[in-house]
Amino acid sequence: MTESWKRPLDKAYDPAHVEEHWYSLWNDAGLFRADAHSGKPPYCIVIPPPNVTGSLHMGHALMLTIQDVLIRWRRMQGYNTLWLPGTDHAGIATQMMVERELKKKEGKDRHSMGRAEFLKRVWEWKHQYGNRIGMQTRVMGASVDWSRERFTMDEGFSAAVKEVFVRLYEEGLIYRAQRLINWDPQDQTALSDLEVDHEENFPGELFSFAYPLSGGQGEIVVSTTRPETMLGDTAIAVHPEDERYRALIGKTVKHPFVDRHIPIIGDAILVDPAFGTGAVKVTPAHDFNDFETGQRHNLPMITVLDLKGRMNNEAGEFAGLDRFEAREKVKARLEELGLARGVKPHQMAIARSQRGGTILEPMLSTQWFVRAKPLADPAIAAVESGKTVFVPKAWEKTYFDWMYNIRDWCISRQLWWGHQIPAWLCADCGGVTVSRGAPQTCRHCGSQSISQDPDVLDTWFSSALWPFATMGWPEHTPDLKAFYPNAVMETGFDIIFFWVARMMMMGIHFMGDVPFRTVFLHAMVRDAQGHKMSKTRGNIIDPLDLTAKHGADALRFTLASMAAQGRDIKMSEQRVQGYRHFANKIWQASRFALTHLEGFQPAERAPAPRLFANRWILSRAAAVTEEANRSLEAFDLAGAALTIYNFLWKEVCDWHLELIKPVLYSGGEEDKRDCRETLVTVFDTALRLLHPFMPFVTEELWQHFPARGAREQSIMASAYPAPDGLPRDAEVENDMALLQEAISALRAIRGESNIPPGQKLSALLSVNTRVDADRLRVHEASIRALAGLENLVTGEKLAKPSLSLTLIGERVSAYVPAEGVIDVPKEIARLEKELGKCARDLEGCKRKLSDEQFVRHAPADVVEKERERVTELETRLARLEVSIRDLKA
RNA sequence: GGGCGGAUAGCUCAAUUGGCAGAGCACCUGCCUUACAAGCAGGGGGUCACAGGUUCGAGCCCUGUUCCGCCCA
Repeated sequence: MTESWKRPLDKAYDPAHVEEHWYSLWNDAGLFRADAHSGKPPYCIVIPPPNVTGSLHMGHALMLTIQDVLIRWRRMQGYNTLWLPGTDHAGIATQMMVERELKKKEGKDRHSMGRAEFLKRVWEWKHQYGNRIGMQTRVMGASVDWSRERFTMDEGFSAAVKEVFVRLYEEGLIYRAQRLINWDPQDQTALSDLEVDHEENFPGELFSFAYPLSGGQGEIVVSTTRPETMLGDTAIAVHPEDERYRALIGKTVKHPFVDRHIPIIGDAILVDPAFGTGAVKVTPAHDFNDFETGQRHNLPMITVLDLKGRMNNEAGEFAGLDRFEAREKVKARLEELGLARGVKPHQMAIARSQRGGTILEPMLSTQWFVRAKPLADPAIAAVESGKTVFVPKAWEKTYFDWMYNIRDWCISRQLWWGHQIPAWLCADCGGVTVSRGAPQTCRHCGSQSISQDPDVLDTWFSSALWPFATMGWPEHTPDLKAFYPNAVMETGFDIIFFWVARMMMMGIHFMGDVPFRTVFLHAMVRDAQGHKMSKTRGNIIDPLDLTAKHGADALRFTLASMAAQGRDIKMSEQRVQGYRHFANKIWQASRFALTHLEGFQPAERAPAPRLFANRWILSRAAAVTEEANRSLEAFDLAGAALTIYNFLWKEVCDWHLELIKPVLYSGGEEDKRDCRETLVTVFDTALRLLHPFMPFVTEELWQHFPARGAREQSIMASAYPAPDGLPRDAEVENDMALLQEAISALRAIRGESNIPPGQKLSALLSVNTRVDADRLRVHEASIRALAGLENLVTGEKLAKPSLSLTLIGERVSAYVPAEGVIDVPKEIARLEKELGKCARDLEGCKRKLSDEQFVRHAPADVVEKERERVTELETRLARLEVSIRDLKA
């Protein structure tokens, strides 16, 4: 017998008090634990690992909410769920953060302390602060399996990374080569193409200058946005068809600063004859297009920058200058030499580091690359064949476009923090030895003068292994067997290339099967104005502030409700507050129900309800259960959330509880029992439906409702409501619609005329058919109670009492005799407005029906509906006319 | 330059298969009604971005245009 988790219920809903209570109880009870040996069907999501340096931002909160909703729902449905948490070592970010700290606190830099000592300090930092985001994950209520938490630099994970590297190398899919790569002169590391932001409209200038032809008269004028690179020019290119220059192809020009004659070449790919002067300087070592031109024409490549972005010795008199200083200096010297040929403002394209914003340099450098195409092909096929599907489907195109045009992936980084590349370079022969262990000799020449490549791997290289390396690969572990492929990969669409695509490639290559069945991509969270949240903009909404203020339940519900939107989620505190009110509403409704359930022992099996209101709400509960499950199956979290919200607030609170109040206060014992059984079923169902979205408040309340027989210790271990257990009743729902129309009509009359709710009224309700009249008669007591009436007459086609407030509805006409109180002109105006609308609608309907094309082509039920509508509108119109005439008389 | 989204009430967004344009928030009115004022009841508010086309019928399908956002080169 497990102890009860029930505790006294406060009168007021206090999210902080509710939420601090449950997380450790759940976790300690093992409710988050997956079981690798369970017979239940598996359902696994691995968390996209946040940076270990990070703290929870709105994107994480969204991700945790979506995944927790899916996981809790599936867990309650009886799946063996694994939600695996962890963090990512975030090479550059972490290294920079620790470096900054060391500098600030101890005045040291990493080079003075050495690699081993520095890494020790990074680990210390990780142990001290790396858990912050984990704690924040708990605040959100995320039901992750902490016993399986992983870190990309863990021993086991690192072994997997090394294994992958070695195997890919042995298979010829990893190679080391000199290529033009994106170089960050600030952080002094290579970056992959994906880590580069291209900026198009950077204000710059187009500077023109002349190269004098070698040994003769004449010159050729070129234009450039980057004059300093002219020191590395090894050709001038013109369009081969360009009449202006055709004769010059094959001749050379003399470089004004370095002792070099460079050829004029014809190249139709590089040169746009309409741009600038139609002649282009070619710098193969410092520009991607020029690099390819260099390949085509076998040009020498001259690097003129060092790794810090300063001019090197190749730059002659400019050596030692920073690249931007050199730009001005080169221009000035060209002026002096009389070679400058004008300058005009120009919007130039630049490349920046996504992380630091540094302007990057294309740089010739020896790096490690993954040969991507052989890995991409099966990853493309897997999505084409539907083995993995994207939700929303439209993202598949983005995935394909990138995959079809994939380029080799630069994976080496000149950092210390990360997985050091398992390759040893030979000082004697220059050969490379790749090995799982630490080799003693060079594989090529046997020399002992070998040392490990100091570079580390791109963090994304290790993240790409996340779906299987977290589960113990390359060992054949039970977890791997049970949970690979994962069910769902849920993440932001911004990392389709960085991460999703690479997991697909690695997963298929090393596991022989896709890493996940579904890729569910969510939108980006922005501020209420739609701006990206950023520190510089100062518009960051901290999810922890919101949870402190309104509760994690409210924040989760907000995020889930907005999760279905397109590409942006505009976050505003107001919305969160609204859902906090929703939590309070459930709280108050539960308190109400519980006061009427004190000491009540429900039957072990719910008996069929007898009373109308109870039959109705259970029919609605059935509908909502079906709808919520269907929405969740389709990953429509917002749809499910809205359905449950409306059920609880608009149906349970606004109608059901109000309808049964008279019974609970003064009904007979049998009827009371009927209501109590229903309350137990309705609240049990609704709370369980809501639990994945609002885990805390639902748990707190659920503990208080009496159970039918034995019950699980926690709502999160109970079964998610399934539609098959509950009956629908169309007739009851139809009756209810009539009842609601009648009551709403009377309330509208009261509201329009500002009659206080306390004032009892007499009313007359008229319906158009005998059947409706019979239906209404049954519910007279309810109508009196909910509309605040002392006298009520119902019937078929009743005559309008004179001088009464009137509302002519679709099925019900309501009259409140109000002699003396009635503002006749105002009432006439209101009715005439209604009449106008009614007449317009009627005209429209009639026009449609008189169009024989419509009658012939439209489906029969649509035509029939239109006919019914005409009848109904005609009745309403006639009644409105009578009412107006009566008032005017 | 290529591609992908989006544009519906003041704001944020819905609208199943093409068939009576909705919700929340905000606003206005009346109520402290014994679960809830974090609430209840009622109300006003629309050129579905623009122009064509298809169709009996278009917010939805097609073509074009404008604006906003994003991705890739």
